[in-house]
Amino acid sequence: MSADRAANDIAASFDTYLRANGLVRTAQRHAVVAHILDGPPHFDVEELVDLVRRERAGVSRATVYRTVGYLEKAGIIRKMDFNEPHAHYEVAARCGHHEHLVCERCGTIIEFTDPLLEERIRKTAALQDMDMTKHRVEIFGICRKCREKKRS
Amino acid sequence: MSADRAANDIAASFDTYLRANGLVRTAQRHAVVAHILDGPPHFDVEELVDLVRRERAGVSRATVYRTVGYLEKAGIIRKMDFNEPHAHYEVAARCGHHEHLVCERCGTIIEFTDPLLEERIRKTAALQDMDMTKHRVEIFGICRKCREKKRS
DNA sequence: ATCAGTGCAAAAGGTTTGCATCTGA
DNA sequence: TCAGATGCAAACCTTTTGCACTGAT
Repeated sequence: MSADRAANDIAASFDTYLRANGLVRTAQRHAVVAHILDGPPHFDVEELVDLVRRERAGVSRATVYRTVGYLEKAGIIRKMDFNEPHAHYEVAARCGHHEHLVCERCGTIIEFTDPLLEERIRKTAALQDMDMTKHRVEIFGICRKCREKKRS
Repeated sequence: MSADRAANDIAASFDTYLRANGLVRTAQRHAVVAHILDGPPHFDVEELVDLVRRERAGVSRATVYRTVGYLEKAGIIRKMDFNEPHAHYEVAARCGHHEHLVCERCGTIIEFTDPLLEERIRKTAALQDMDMTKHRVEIFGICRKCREKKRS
């Protein structure tokens, strides 16, 4: 299926990144990438460590952190900030570019895209004479479910 | 002048917040607020500690952190994320709501507002049936100065 | 064989907390 | 007076790093 195809492409592009930077393709790095690609759309490092260790005990936190760092530099994942002490990541290639709504009560994350909003952002960067490398839109609030819960 | 006026208003609103929450207006808290209001538009806690201590030695980091926490809850300052390990803050009431452009090379922060962008964000929240409490737009890139520097 | 990668544990950096003491209302 | 605030230092949590050992090419 196409999901596997995309995952393969991503894994391959990481291999390319590694080779291009004189880095080595190790079993640990492969395991980390595999678990990211077939895990949930958003993750943090601790979850990833658990996930990887479930199948291959003894992978060190340090290696996971280091691999995540490379994946970020390679542009394969991107770091997000949800106002928590630890970083969250998502697979950049998955579903293309999008922004986030975060429920402050239950932590649910809703993704959305909005071409008009994107255009405004591009325009703003251009106006300020800035070469945009990336951007981020986060909307915080209370989702409907939580509003209803409160009522009861 | 009007800046002093605004600062007084903010200080007063913090006093109100304190009273409303059964908290006490201490000299330390006053010093922290005063320095925020007459310091730079963006700051981090470490800078604030230095600033406060310059005039009143021995104010503890803990107290500054605690006070900053209250100021955030009171809605007087807001936390920002510039992809650095420590938090940055800005005075919410100053200049009204705005978003940020951050140069990844020199760290310069440019503020901007865009009503169309704000409207898009409001619409999105409404569409997803979310009661928006706050939002954030950050654009990262390379500013013109840094682009020119690179050339030389 | 070589040089990068790994695991471990320690260090680091930002932030929070427990507790004895002090203080504003 | 006395709940709440402070200062100090220790604790915490996430992330990074030094180093001896392991492993890929």
